[in-house]
Formats: sequence, structure tokens, C-alpha cells
Amino acid sequence: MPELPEVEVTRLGLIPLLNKTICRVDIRNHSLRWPINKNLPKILKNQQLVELKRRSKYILAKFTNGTLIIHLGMSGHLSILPLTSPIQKHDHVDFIFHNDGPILRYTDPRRFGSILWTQNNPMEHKLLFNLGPEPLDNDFDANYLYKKIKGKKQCIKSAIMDAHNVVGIGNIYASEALFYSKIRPQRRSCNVTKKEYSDLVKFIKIVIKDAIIKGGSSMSDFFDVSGENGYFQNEHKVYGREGMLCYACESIITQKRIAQRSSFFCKKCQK
DNA sequence: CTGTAGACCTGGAGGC
DNA sequence: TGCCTCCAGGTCTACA
Repeated sequence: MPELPEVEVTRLGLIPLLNKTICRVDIRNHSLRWPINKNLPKILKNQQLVELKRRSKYILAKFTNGTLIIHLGMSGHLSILPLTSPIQKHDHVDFIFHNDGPILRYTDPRRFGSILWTQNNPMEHKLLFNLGPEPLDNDFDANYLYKKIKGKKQCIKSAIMDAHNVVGIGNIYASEALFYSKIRPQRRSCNVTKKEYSDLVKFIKIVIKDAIIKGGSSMSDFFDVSGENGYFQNEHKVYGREGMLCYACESIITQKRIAQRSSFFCKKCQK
């Protein structure tokens, strides 16, 4: 489900919970990607949510005495619900604020997500400390990306999806940014020109920004914490459009498996 | 060090 | 209906 825009939309939706205090945590299933700390209910009781940040696709929810590091995996979802909201099959964790709600509920059918607790600086956590730059930060520019991956034989799509190079770009936005940049996803990074890197960085920023503004891409199941759909999926130029006409040249959009991930591109527009 | 394949897990879609 | 196969927004780990 979630790439950077969907995670950021989720984070923004959690802001109404700021400064609220947790009175209870119910864990119905501990086994996410990594097991949830069994002491979490005890640890979080009476702690106040003081800050909501994001790094890469991780939501960092800072409490009085530490930080929850939340990743939504492929199918994870957070929602803000009233206390009486019925529990569904994949609702694994409830964070209950005050005595009478609201609940912050973590739902995740595939359980590829994670909920980790740290008392240290989360940026130094082993999952976060060696990540690449945020795509919207100024230190992610054409020069940086060119220097970082120009020598690699790996295909350009895999390279921009590698969080060591730049974070937050998943399968949808990689295909979209490469379309706007007129670069075929299977091109090797070492064969991409400096001018193309410049376009690629420019369009990665545009696509990510635009997707955040439009509430993310709601494919089969993404919706924000209030249950609202994003509508960036209506803007997809190539992702999920195999067999349909390219909006730019009216050729047929091609789907091809590249590095185990399905990829979409226009053979005519993208060289 | 580099790049790739496998692993984790559930559910939905489509074929027979 | 039911069973089977394939596919899905991620990314860590093991291995060549």
C-alpha cells in the first residue's frame, strides 16, 4: 500500500492526537514483521504523544519517554476511531487515548509492517541510521544522485527504489517518475545521462509532492486515518495501465517484470 | 562490495 | 461452488 506520500498523508492525519495521553494499549496479535514488545502496554500507559515525524516510510511517534517507530509494510493502516468501534479480523493493536477514546488502531492483513519502541534517538535506530536522503530535501539533487549511482549496473528503477540511495520511492512512484523523465525502467544506472538524472530528480520531487497534496494513491485499500480515499491513483500515467493508451503519444502501455517487481512504461516515450 | 532471489503473510482475481 | 495459481503498495537477509 504505502509509499512515502501515503505515509505522509497518514502522519498528517494523526496530528489531532498530539498532546493526548495514552490510557491503554490492547495488542491482539504481536507477530508483525518483528514481534511487538510485550511490555508496550505498560510502557505507554500515561505517556503523552508529543511529536509526530516521518523518516522514509517510518512514522515516528514521540512520547514522553521514547518513540514508536511504525512502518505500514504492504498492507498496514492506521485509523482514528471512537472507542466503541467494532474489532475486525486484522485489527492488531489499539492505542486508546484518555479514558473514552479516541482509539488509534493499527490494521495489517499481511503483517509486513512493524511497531517498534525505542528510548533512544530513533534516527540512530538500526533501521534508520543509514538511509539515503528524503526525496523532497535539498540535499537530494541531480548531482547527488548522479554521483551516488552513476557507476552501478543495476537498473535505474531498482536504484531509485533502494532506500540507501533515496528513501520513500516505491513501485508506483518509481514507474511514474521514470515516465515523466522519459527513461525506461530497465536502463542500467550507468547508462543514464547527467541530463536524464537531472530530469529524474526533478520529476521524483514533483510526483511525490503532488501525490501528498492529492491524499496519496488509493489502490485496492489505501485510505487515510479518517477512512478517506486519496485520489492520486487517478493521475497515474503508467502504473496499472498496461494495455491502455499512453496519454502523451497514444501507444500501448507495456507491463514488464523488472527485478521481481511489475513495471509499467511507454515504449515510445521512454528511451 | 554488488546484485539478486527468497522470505515473510493474507486475500482477491481469474482460470478450470 | 471449490481448488489452484498468480499477484499485490516493502525490505531485510542470505547467498552467488
